[in-house]
Amino acid sequence: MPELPEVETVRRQLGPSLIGSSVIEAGSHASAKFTPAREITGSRFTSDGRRGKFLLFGVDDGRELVVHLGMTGQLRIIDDQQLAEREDHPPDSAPYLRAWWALDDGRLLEFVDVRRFGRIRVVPAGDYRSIPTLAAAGPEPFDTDFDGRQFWTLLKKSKRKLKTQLLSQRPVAGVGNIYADEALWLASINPNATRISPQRATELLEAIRTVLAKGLDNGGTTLRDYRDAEGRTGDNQYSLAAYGRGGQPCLRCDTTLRSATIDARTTTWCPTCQRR
DNA sequence: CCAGCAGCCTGAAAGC
DNA sequence: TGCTTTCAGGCTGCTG
Repeated sequence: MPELPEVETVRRQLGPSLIGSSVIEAGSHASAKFTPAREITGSRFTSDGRRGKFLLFGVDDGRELVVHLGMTGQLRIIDDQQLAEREDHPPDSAPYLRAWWALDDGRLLEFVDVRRFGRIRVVPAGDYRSIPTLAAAGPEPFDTDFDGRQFWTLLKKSKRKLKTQLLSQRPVAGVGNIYADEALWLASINPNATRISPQRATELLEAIRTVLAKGLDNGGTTLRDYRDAEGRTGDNQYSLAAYGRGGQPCLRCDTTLRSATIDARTTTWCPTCQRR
């Protein structure tokens, strides 16, 4: 599922080439999750950004297109050549296409999402009151002003399990199930723990930065559906130490990794080096 | 305000 | 073989 490294990869590929282009026509699936896509017809893209797992595209009338990829969402640009190969088909013919924007330079921006967990909104720029998780999102993990002490302060506000807290996006933005398990493993912290020292919080933040940076370097994690803006898979799935490795040996101590459901998500950790 | 949880979705994999 | 059940999970919105 797309988390910060996957979403950031898409932004880097898509953002720069989108800026300056105008939407001349748009369409969407009938679900209210996607119909807002049509609201930027006639607008020109002026900026690209990301907050946590949300993509943010500014347009020239002071509004912002907010896209969340959900679990299986793919955002991609179809160029003139690729469109020509589709000439026998209407613009909305791609399988699982949920939204599309025809650009004034002939390209087509497409949002494809098999499971429809993704979401598209148009809001006044910076006004995220209608998107609760975005409005309440914690600091960006790579923000240079964000340190372990601040992370610890945010974690201290809740008595919930650390795994649950990471998934909530509140202490830090952009971490999902895969990178949460990876970071907790790397920092040797038990996902069920509810309290953490300032020192350990600093180590956890460092581990989060490490696993996210590695995911970015590897072009994201493709378990099944993730593709970047050019349709390619990532390579980070071959570098995972914890996620999806339940029943297999810990890469640090050889203990069999344990899996359990925490907060309705499969969580994998080493019962030896991530002892409570 | 926060915690807990159902619901949203569909293809793949597992179970029978 | 073929049908049925289970599983994957980020976020929203409701309830307590």
